[in-house]
Amino acid sequence: MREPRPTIHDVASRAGVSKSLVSLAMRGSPKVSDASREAILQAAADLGYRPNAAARSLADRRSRTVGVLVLDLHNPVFADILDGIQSEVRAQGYSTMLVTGAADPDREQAELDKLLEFQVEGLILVSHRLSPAALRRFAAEVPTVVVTRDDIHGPRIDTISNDDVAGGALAAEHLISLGHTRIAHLAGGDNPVARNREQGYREAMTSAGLEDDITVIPGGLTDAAGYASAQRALAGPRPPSAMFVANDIAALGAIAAVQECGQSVPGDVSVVGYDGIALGALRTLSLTTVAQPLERMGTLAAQRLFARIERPRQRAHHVLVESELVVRGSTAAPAIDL
Amino acid sequence: MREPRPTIHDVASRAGVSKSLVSLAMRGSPKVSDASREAILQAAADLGYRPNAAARSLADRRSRTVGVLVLDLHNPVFADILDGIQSEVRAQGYSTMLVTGAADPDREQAELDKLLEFQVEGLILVSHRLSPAALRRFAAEVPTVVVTRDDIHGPRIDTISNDDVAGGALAAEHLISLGHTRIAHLAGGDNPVARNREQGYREAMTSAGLEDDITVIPGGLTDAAGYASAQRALAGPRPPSAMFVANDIAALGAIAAVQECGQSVPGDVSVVGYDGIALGALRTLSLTTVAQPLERMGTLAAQRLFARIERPRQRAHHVLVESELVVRGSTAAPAIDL
DNA sequence: CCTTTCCGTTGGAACGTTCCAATAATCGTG
DNA sequence: CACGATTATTGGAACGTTCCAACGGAAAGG
Repeated sequence: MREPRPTIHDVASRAGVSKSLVSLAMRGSPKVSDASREAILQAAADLGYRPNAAARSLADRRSRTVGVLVLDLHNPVFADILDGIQSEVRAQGYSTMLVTGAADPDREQAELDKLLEFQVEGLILVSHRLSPAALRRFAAEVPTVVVTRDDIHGPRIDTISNDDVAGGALAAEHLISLGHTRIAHLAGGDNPVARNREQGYREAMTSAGLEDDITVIPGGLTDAAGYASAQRALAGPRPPSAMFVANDIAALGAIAAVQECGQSVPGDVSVVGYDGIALGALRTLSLTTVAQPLERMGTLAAQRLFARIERPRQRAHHVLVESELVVRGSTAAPAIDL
Repeated sequence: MREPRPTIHDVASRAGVSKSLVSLAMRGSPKVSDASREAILQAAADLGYRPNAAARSLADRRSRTVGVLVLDLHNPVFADILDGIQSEVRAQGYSTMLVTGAADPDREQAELDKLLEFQVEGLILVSHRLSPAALRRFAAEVPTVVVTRDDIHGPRIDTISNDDVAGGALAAEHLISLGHTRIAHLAGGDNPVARNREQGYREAMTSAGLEDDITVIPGGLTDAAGYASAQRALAGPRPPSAMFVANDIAALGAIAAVQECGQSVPGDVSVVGYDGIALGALRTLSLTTVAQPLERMGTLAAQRLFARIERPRQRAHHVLVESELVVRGSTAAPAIDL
């Protein structure tokens, strides 16, 4: 523990060969004779030798590591996306360095700076909060893929996202087709994803001739925020019979608020979320939602990143994945109005 | 991007000083004159210089990095614990390398091997699935702290955990004190944490003279597992009026199963979980639970790790934190039996 | 005015790898 | 049986840092 770790030299002298041959053998080169290989592997095992990744990445001038920033590990959405990223990264023989931003742009920058000091070969940003300028600075230094956002463009910034405008419209149209007219949107705060979902809602309402019924309650993307804005919506003069909430976690909060008011979901109020988190499928919650292919988005992000690591100067790709409405038990036709 | 990164030499020649002085200046040494410092910082900024962490950790023979393994990012428990770890690690000026094990011991080992190659100075294992031998091997190489488990002891393995036996008893006693007798335990599968919680349940039942009512349904720690075992429990000849479920996520699944049976929580069946995840506080779910101080456990783990990095040979500490019963809306007195 | 002290600064060695050009050993082949 | 061709092996340089012993020059002390 305190004793210095065995190095390649220790292995070499124990096996009676040169350090170069050990290096070759450890990486499975075919140029090593069977006898030498066996002696080296044995010596390495005896000593408990581990190659030093720092030395390797220095000599090699590549780290075989990609950096991943996620906004918030508390939202299960990100765990799903991460699954996709990790499996693809592992398949490529790379490692992942994972950091979290906690919605604070300054700390996000600091964490990304750290990643770059570790010489990551690429960056995957899952819902960052960076300024366009900051994002472009990072992208200029290292191949970068952004997941879930596609508002900031740059010459070499790939994006993987779903069409939040279309998805928002999907949610609203579902409620409209059930016969609802007093449909409120509990918005997701000051970020492009939430703004797009709101826009989709507005467009669908307008197309259906319901522009006068458009009601947007400000809110956020956490359960507490959903709870609070639902309370506000229900307290208004003309409470909605349906709500489209900016994301699933906030929708769970909204459902809690509805039930606490003594009303039922979907009997009195229908609720639609957005994201498609696994929890929403639980019978208790049974949340109707616009589901994104989260894990696939992670996989695609990693694939694009490796493509760009391969050919850094290729033009930016913007992949749009398809989201789909998943109808469960939190939506129904409105009760008959008196 | 393709161009090689500027190094300390580039900064040195641009600022007209030696590389040694740049090294000093970048680390804020007081031995550097103001004039030199300013020139160096300016040159570094102009070039977009970033110190190379691999080179630094090689020269320094320390990485200022700790490795963290978590079992499963989908369970919000781990996000809470991680918050505690991260803030403490950051406060110490260290970085975190985070990997996930996915409940597969082989992959867990492989991920830990990777961490050691990166020369992490310590390891925090949040709910690992390693064999005692494997764990001891890692702990022999690098200071190691285990969170949530304290079953495997070793000369230098610190643990941070709650008393799962006491907590399990707490849950059962709560149900007993409400007047329940037909209390089933939905177990959490083949791991020491779940086994301890079950034991606590058994002890409490026995102390209350209810040993003949002890009913343990095998299960697991996911929502799907909780759902399935609740179904089995309810289908039995003598369905329980209350359930103590091995953890919160599984308890949510169990509640779903109860409601799907046409029964209500807590009207027909009371449910208690374990962990204290934030989601359980939502009014919809309003889950009575045995809450662990998750974030604090993370902080404590990091603190112990740094203490051991400081003095590696100190004897093992086993910190037990206090868990407390949080009574919410998922438990009530049983309906009057006919 | 010559020493001593101190301060800012410097070049070289070291860290543990990989790569490369060079060597030594083995091999057919003419 | 010498010869170029292969195969296995080697030592040294390089990667970008930090550390250390040593340096020159200025200030202070006698």
